[in-house]
Amino acid sequence: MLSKKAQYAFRALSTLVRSDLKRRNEDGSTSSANSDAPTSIAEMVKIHPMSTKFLETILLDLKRGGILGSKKGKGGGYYLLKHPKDTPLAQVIRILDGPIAPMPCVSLHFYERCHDCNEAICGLNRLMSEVRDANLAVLERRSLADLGAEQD
Amino acid sequence: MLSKKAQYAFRALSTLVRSDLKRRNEDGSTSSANSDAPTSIAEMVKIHPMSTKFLETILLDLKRGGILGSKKGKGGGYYLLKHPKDTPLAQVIRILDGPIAPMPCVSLHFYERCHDCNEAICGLNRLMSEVRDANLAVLERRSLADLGAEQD
DNA sequence: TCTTTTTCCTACAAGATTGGTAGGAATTAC
DNA sequence: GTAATTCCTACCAATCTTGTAGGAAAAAGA
Repeated sequence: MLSKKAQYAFRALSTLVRSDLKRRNEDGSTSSANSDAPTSIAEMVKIHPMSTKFLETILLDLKRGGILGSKKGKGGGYYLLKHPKDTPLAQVIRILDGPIAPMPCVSLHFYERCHDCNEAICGLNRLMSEVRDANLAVLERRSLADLGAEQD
Repeated sequence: MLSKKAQYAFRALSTLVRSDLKRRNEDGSTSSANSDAPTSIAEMVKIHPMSTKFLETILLDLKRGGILGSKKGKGGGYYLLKHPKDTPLAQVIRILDGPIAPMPCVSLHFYERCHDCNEAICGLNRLMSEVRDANLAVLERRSLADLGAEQD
């Protein structure tokens, strides 16, 4: 299961995506980031109610993770660094929850050897690799753009 | 990620599967359970080293979950209640770890409404349903039989 | 320059979960 | 009766989760 952190992150990101797409429509600009009209935490919380302070730490994580940019001070806030379609859901989950794979020994980004098992012939390893691939087929293909369309 | 419980469960189950398939080969019987030759916890731990007491609680869970039968006393142990191919991996995971779905609001067996979201139009709900389905496509199709073939 | 509004940073903390351990009761085979 | 097994409940330490607290730093505008 996704942590609350990841779930809140997606809600907040959906707000940023809508803001981003709206601006792109108005500007006709296709690639630059939305740094001129950042969205503040307060605005995000107004749309998707949650703890302001908790969201703050989540957005910091997303910033350190390379998904968001920010602008300090009055009129400041957060904005997407890339076009929504260029940030896969997998990236968000890895930043906030870590591995997507069901076991460390089949993880691409957080690999750890499992100590008493020969991976080459381990049935579990092979099966869990299948699960991982099935997950990634969705999570790497789907992006923030798929989040933004219609929602509460 | 799968819990240690689920990982240990799969290891122990792989031992039971091999024992089960071996007996079926010898007997030629195709459906009845392996209740005449149960495998003890001690034997399982000998093959896949782990805490005996911890495995005990895991096997109890699997028994309560309807996957295993047991026989008490000297010569006792555990055995599969059904043919390995008739126990999907999903069932094991649900017993030990709970929901397979990434969010409660898209879970088939552990559904919980998410309170401030209209599921019909929620983008996250739709995406996470896709993830769930991708997972289940593997975990409901793959069974204990796929675990037994070759392994350490 | 002062005030307000924002992000940024670190530390803390209560509660839940995880990964076990302890100790014995019940049952069965011999 | 004895040894070997499952069954049951309670407990426990460590970690993770889900936040909260309190301010520092930066930027905008008057």
